[in-house]
Amino acid sequence: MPRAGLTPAIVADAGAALADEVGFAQLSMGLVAERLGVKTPSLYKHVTSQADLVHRIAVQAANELADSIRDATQGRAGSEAFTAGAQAMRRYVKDHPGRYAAGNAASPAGPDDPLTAALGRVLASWAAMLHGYQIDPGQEIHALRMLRTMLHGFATLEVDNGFRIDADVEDSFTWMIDFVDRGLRSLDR
Amino acid sequence: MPRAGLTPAIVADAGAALADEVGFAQLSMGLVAERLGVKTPSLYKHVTSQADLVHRIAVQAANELADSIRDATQGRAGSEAFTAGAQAMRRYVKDHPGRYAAGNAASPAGPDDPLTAALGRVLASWAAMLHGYQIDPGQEIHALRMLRTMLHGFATLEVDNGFRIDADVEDSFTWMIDFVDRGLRSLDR
DNA sequence: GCTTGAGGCTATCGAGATTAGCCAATCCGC
DNA sequence: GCGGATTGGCTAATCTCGATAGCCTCAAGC
Repeated sequence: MPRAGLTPAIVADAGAALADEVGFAQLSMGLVAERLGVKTPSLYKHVTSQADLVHRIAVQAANELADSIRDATQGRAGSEAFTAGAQAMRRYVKDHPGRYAAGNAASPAGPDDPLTAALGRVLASWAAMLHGYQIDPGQEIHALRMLRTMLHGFATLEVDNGFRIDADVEDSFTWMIDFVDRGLRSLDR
Repeated sequence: MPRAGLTPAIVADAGAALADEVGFAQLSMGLVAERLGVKTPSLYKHVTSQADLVHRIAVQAANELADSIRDATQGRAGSEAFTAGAQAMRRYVKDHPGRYAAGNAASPAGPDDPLTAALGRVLASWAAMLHGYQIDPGQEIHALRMLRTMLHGFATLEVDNGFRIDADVEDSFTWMIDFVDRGLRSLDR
């Protein structure tokens, strides 16, 4: 029996791809094994458990998301950076719903956990979206949480098919981003 | 062996209580059975499947949530109704995280599904929170979706322990509600 | 008190995660 | 190249949990 040449990273990649394809809830060790042309128990030579696999997918997702937002806001500032970053986040979640769900299912285990660093990068990319608004330092944390709340809330609702009315969801998103942008701009004085 | 005198409603109640206690993800048929002093297979005389149980919990949760918001906004209007409704929703989710999670896990099966009606009540109670703002009809759906996005996003993040920085989450919530209130008030013209 | 159906139970199945233990493939120093 | 050590596959088996089958009794109505 020839070896498949797996590594933890390869297993995580396959898991991430499958999560996007079949949905995070349907992800199973058996499915990942099948995708890799291997029997289920073999995966445990590279990954300690399903939770470990999910955790690795989460790290990957957080880094990819942070990269997406960084690329989108590159060279932009203020409202432009804000809208571009928001659209990038939404696009990422729509393109990779399973990965994003994995990211929400995992929690960082401590300061040395790579997930901690990856989530920190995402948080920093959101903070960067707010830089142009000259927000009073005392309100910065609130604005950041609001931003996170909206982006996360919209993403999860859209992915779960939560918007049932047939009005264009795209319009609603841009309307919401515009609403927040105006509010943030009228914050300084 | 004396009969336990179960009904679908009693099973759903036990499931809802357990979901809040141990977390929705930990909810199992065995746990519900144990709580009711019965063996697992007996539950299937009252509930067709675990999905059915979750669905019933979801209906209950949606109705309770709609009631909470209705009670909180009773006799109030405009900003006051808005903030009271938002606080009521947050309170409900904090008090009943498992039920709320069940509500998000289930989807209505059709127009006759009681869940459809219950979710409609929730939607209506959110819409009522916006009544005082004289929103342009063309923007109403967007404002409603934004409201839902924020309330849902905040609730899920808070329940999942998503806010790690130690600033007061309560403050962030009222700040966000205030932010939206001001934005909505400056919408009309 | 008899019948009958609902509601409880035991036994069992099947899926899916995980572990144990075997054995071949690769790698490393010689 | 060669031989051992290690790595990475495999089969077999365990455990948990949802779900089904089929039995058997309780209790309501005649």
